[in-house]
Amino acid sequence: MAEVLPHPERSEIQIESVLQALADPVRLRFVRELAKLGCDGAPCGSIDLPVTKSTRTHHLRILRESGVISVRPEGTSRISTLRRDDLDALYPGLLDSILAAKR
Amino acid sequence: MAEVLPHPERSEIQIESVLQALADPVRLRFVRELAKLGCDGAPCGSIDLPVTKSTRTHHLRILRESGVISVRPEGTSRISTLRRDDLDALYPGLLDSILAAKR
DNA sequence: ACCGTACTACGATTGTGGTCGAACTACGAC
DNA sequence: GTCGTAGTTCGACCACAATCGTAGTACGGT
Repeated sequence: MAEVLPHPERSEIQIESVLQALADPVRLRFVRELAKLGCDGAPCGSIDLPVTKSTRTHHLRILRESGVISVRPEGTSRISTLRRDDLDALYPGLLDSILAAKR
Repeated sequence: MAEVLPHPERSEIQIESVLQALADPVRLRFVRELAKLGCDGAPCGSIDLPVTKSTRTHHLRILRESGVISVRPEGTSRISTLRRDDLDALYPGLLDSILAAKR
């Protein structure tokens, strides 16, 4: 499926990109679902989004390249996990406050 | 200059709109400058942005309508203030973490 | 080997957001 | 009153982002 999926290092993560990534309703929804599922992550396809597969791939890429999630291949599927530790270290309280917001 | 400038009530502020508002580099910069100036606010024109007046008006509107800042007329000028209390109440830690981010 | 599943890549379309310039309004000073 | 300053509004333009469909790749099973 793929060679290597590039992820930014913690030090390369930029607040602007993170905000940009979280500002889209589809991506925000995905992140919320991810957070609800706990820390072990979930296959991309298991979270249903109101978009087609190719659009989902697009959004996952934005989230991955901004440093919000990390994606690892697992068989024919891919597991997405929230980069909680990195985000909490860089922007303590950011993720929590966003996830805690009722809507 | 203007009748009333509509601001959302605290209960009407939505996290999506806030993130959307903060996701733009020009607006983020404006918010940072505002925060640096303290809580008494500043006239819109006193914060220089690399855009024209009309673009600035546009950005201020986004920030105001999303609930990030409040704007009150003062003579021929307008004073913008960060809605810190509202944002802190709704999303504790959000603003702090964003403002604390080095870049 | 073949097939199905899971996802990616590419190209095209469409919509939206940021930008500007020009014209307009409101206020204060003179 | 006139003038200048500070912002707004409108229309247009341009760039980018979201969306989709189609075609392609990778992996696991049979």
